[in-house]
Amino acid sequence: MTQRPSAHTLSRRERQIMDVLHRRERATAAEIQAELPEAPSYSTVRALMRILEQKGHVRHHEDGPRYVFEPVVPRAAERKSALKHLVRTFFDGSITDAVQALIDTSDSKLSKAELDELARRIAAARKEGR
Amino acid sequence: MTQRPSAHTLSRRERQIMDVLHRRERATAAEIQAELPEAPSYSTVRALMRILEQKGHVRHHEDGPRYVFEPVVPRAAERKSALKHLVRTFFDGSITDAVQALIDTSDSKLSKAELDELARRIAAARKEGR
DNA sequence: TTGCGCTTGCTAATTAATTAGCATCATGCT
DNA sequence: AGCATGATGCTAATTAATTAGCAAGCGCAA
Repeated sequence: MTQRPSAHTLSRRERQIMDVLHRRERATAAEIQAELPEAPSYSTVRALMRILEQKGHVRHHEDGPRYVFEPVVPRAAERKSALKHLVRTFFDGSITDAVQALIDTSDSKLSKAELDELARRIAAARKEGR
Repeated sequence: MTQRPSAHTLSRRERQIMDVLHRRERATAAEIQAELPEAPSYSTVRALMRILEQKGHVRHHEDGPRYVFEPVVPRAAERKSALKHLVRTFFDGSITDAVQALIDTSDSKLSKAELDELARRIAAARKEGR
């Protein structure tokens, strides 16, 4: 297993599938098919799942007659590296800039309550941090 | 050109190249090659650039003897949709959760000054928002 | 029990992506 | 002027990815 399960080595379809899996945490082949853009045949999806499993990106357990797939790398870990990559790619590594963008890029502007919540969390971070 | 330049239709190498371009804003083929993982030959990179250009993801201008490439979609726009996709995929659409993760996932913990700055920006958003 | 519906595994073929070689052209130095 | 350097465009070949068909097994309903 010299395979590092990095997002950057995934092919187009594989990445689309991993996106679905990360979004839903777990899914059957049929559910994945339903969410894929330009969805291929069910048979194709299953073939891809087998490949992803063989590459170590995905595992499954059986739920009655069918397979339920899930990412090997847990959501929290994957999300962390996704954020890191995004900050590096689009914000020159500046976390504050990324937060700023999150705040005012939102289609649905953040509500006052949400902003309050954020302020609270930042205060908490400030307190514990240093 | 019924081609929508979405990140989700890019192949593996194409995506890697677009990442470099978004990070650097603009780059020559040689510079891109230098930053690609498992870098292929220079000739290969140029072939890919031609494809990306033909697909409408990239354009170039000449700088003396060489081409300087840049993304067609400007950084600010691309970053916006990248954030949106990430929030949807990993945070169930919750912007505040994403911000939270940014704050405490940072390898280099945010400094007090940075937290202050964030608090200030949030206050500003709160004021203008509503 | 027997058959229907839905599943899986395997396999093979097509299509897309990736790769590098080669000829050519411009630039700038000697 | 002539030549070396380093760029481009084009082309062709290999490798990877994507696709779907088909045989077979399991469980549930009639």
